[in-house]
Amino acid sequence: MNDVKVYTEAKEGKPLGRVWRSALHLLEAGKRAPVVCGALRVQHQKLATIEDVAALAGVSIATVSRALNEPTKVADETRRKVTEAIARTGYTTNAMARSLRMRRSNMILILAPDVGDPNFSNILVGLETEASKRGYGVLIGNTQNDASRETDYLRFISSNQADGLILFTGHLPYGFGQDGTEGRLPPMVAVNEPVPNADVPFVGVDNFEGARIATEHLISQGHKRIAFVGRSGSREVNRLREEGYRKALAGAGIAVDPRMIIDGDGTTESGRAAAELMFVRDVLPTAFFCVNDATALGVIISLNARHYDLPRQFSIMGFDDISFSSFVTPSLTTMKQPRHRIGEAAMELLLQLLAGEKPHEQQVLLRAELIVRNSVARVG
Amino acid sequence: MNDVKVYTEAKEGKPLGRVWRSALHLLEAGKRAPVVCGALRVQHQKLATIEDVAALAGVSIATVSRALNEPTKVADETRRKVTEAIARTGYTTNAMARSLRMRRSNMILILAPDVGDPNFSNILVGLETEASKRGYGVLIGNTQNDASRETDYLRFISSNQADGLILFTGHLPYGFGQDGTEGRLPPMVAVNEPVPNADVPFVGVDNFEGARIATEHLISQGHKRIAFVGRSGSREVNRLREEGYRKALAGAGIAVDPRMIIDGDGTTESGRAAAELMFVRDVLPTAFFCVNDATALGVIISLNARHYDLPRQFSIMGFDDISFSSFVTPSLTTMKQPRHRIGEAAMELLLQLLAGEKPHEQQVLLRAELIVRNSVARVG
DNA sequence: ATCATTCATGAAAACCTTTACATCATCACA
DNA sequence: TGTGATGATGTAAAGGTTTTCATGAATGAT
Repeated sequence: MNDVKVYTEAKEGKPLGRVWRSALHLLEAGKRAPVVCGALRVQHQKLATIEDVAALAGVSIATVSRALNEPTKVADETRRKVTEAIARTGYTTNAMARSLRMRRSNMILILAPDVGDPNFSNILVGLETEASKRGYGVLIGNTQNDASRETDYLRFISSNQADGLILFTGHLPYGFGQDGTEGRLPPMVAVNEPVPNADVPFVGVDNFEGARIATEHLISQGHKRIAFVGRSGSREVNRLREEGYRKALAGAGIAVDPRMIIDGDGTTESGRAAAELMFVRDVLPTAFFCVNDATALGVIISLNARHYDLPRQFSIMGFDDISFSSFVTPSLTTMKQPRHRIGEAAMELLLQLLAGEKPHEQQVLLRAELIVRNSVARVG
Repeated sequence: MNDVKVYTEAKEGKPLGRVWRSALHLLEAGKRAPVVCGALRVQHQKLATIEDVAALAGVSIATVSRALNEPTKVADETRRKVTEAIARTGYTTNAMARSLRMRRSNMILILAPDVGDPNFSNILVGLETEASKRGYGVLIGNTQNDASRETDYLRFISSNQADGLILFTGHLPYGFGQDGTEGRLPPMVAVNEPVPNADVPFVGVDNFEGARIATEHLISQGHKRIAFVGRSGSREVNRLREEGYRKALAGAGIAVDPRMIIDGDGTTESGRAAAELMFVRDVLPTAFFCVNDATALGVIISLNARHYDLPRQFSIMGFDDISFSSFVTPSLTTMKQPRHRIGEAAMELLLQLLAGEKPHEQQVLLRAELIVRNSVARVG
């Protein structure tokens, strides 16, 4: 139970602080040392600046800057002196000053409705990896679909703290663009959920194609009565997956039975409710194609609770391949989203935009991969 | 398939750009307008600056700054004019300039070995919420336990891009402090994994107490032969939970059987392996207390595969309460980590440090809560 | 009426870079 | 030798804030 140590104390006796250096400079030049000099205001440990390095290396600050940013433009010998001075002072360039001057922060703001969502967090890894590789940092903003929080986060953009934006929200941040001609959009890329009615590049999985493949897999196992769980009027992702499902049925010459299409918002609870509803109505499929794994899990829970033998009596197919899909009993056959690559691709696209390049695609659709586990059985 | 729109084009005809304003100023003062004036260099849409606001309101920039930051210090009428000018220009203060001047960025860097870890991402929500509430932004860094990446991220600190640090790594970033007296530690707080041999405030769950409660719950259900799955020499968390387990046994007068303590690194795979090992050795417990839910899941998978009837034949207890714990069959009885509160508390502590306050506790231990589900049954 | 205070404001410095432009030396070529 | 070109470096101007100090007006006390 010892006390907390406060680390922000002043640090004294630093050999090459700015005050010291510049006083020296003035004295050498024969001027009177400024009052500032004796100051006790050395809080927060003064860090070495480019001036300190320049003085130590005996060159101008411009040369130091060049040695750092365009090494070819300075003579070998000079460069050597500069690098040595940098090492001795422990200099790091002040990112704030740099950003101020260059009008770019090398930061990307990521806006997501729920940072805790496992589907999101894995994409985040890809985003972060790619950004960091290119010298960018990522700032994260958790909006919880709250309009005021969305607007609030825009301060990062408008105050130059972030150069670009990655959107998981499926719509422009509230208070942006949509409400008039004024607000110019910053470089941004939408991930997972495309942004309707706005010209925002999109990176995500090919939901239509993935759902088609999934459904075809069920068909290939002999299923003809296949339910789709998770229809939603509002969510684009759900709509696309339903389309893929319909396409596959049509391709196999199976008529769509409207009673086999159940509403759902993609939560586990909605999956459970959907299954229960089917039992109540007593129109039963042989297989459930669920809009996502969370939904599929709900269906499995419901069927397990009714003591069905899975997958013998019912097959279940998911979409996403989230972490626990392999641990459920029966382990879930599903479509795997290449989350890491989605993150990388999105960041890559955004950085291209930032660099002023004009990327070829307005959309990057990545293929979902069929993962066969134990929740789908052959029938008939 | 239309082309990507590039948003960074110059914006022309902006009424109150800086160039315009300052040229006017110079002309009024009777000086010659500088060459800069006619420039076409209006890239990236010039944003309104504090000078624009000042000019429009007819006051000095100092007053505008004060009106914004210390409103009580400016006269009501002046404040009104300033706020109106701000509204008309759409001014936002440039965070870079502000940070440069104030030597603080209002950013917190979060260093985590795996951003995708669900246990982490939920804490992140708490961290982010609290930070955002206090006007801070969070930057995330995914280290993957890679020393070079850890070092790399320190540039955010040393270049003033972040004011403080939240550590999930369980050790100081490589290249920091440990290798000598030089590197002064920035304000930081460790979460989840305490930092050994360093005076870093810690926020996390009370693992010892939680494990004790968990084990006592098993004992209260009549279990006497209780295995501990997940002993680890290197991980502090595992060690503490094992201690809690031992304490509970001791409290109940049950001798610790060393064959009941199985190594494990906390992964699902390690849980499965541990259970298999016990069957091979044929020293079987009536209950498994697992170091975390992932491990417990492995145990459950193993037992399910052997077609045991759970929890009738074996009870399983986890720790953490991660998302799928309620979905496994049998659903997992476990200790719930107050993840959101951990995040909030950690951020709160860090911001206290940053404000120069001296918090009372060096450690904040939050209580884990027993969540009773279906994986533990009464025995005997 | 005079003086001391308080209050509101402005001028200018400081924060630390990057970079356009100027300078100066060197070298090649006519 | 003169002329250009080339290359390395320095000077100084932004970039947009916050904040110290100075100024001047208004207020209150004597």
